[in-house]
Amino acid sequence: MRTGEAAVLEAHGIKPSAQRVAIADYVLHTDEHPSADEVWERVKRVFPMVSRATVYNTLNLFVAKGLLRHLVLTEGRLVFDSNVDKHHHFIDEETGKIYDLPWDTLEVSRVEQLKGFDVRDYQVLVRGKKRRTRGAR
Amino acid sequence: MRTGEAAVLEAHGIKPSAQRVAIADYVLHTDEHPSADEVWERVKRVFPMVSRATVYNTLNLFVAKGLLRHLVLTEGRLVFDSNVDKHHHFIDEETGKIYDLPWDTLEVSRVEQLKGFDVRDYQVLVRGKKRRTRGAR
DNA sequence: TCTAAACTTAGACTATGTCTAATGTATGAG
DNA sequence: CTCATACATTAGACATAGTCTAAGTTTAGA
Ligand SMILES: [Mn+2]
Ligand SMILES: [Mn+2]
Ligand SMILES: [Zn+2]
Ligand SMILES: [Zn+2]
Repeated sequence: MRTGEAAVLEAHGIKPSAQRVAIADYVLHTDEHPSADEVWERVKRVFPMVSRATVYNTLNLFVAKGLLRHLVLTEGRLVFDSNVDKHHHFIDEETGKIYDLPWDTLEVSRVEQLKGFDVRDYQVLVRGKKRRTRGAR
Repeated sequence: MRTGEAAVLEAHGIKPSAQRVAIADYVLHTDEHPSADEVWERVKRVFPMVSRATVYNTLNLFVAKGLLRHLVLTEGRLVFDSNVDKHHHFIDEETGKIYDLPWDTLEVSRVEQLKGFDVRDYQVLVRGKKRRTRGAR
């Protein structure tokens, strides 16, 4: 377990129970965009007694407190994103994997001038196939 | 019922049963981005005996034949879009309603130059609140 | 130590979508 | 026209994701 995880939770007004720290320890540090049940599977490895309800409750609590965002991008899965800054997403249509695209790699023009809509937020959703990166990963 | 719906289905290699024509008659002409169960509710008004399985089968068939697209935009609902041309989407966060944004109202720069990704398709997903349009609708 | 609030748990419940087995319908060969 | 066959439809079972509930456990303060 990473040290300091409890402090992060407290700083966001969350009581750091053992279960919550174990969940945070995984979900706040991954870029895998996991679903709730994937988080549950992962957390059970180090905390076998944790219940499904606690994982769902905790993830929803983290979203409410601004530690996570949830995204609806692929069929039948609500996924959680530890990157709470503005960014875009790329979905590999073969693997289903979701990749972050930093905000300034793309630029969207005229979005603030949409007539009849008050824009609160936007992102570009790109689909395709990720190229195999030589060597690494 | 609109005339000519059966011909549209046949042109796409689909046998125009009465159920399929009734489904097409609604879903190919709405801009409401309905879910499958919403299509079922609607079609039952004019075809009370239609089964849920037939509606799901038919919608999936229409997608396979290119008459519809399905979109994953909001939690727990796969919605169907009769607009199969490239376009963006606006989601009203209060009502959940989905609005089409024509392709050329927005412009995305640098999307083809993403390093390491083969882009097949993309869209901008905008969230916010739709302003009340004076008068109409 | 005692109490109350907060948290966790197992499992029931709901909603969306798929699958299956039986029944119904269209079609064309004879 | 008859009937065999393929295709379509149906009701309901099944699968999965997510929420809710009621009971038990932990925590922290008086
Ligand atoms: Mn951390
Ligand atoms: Mn038509
Ligand atoms: Zn992300
Ligand atoms: Zn659309």
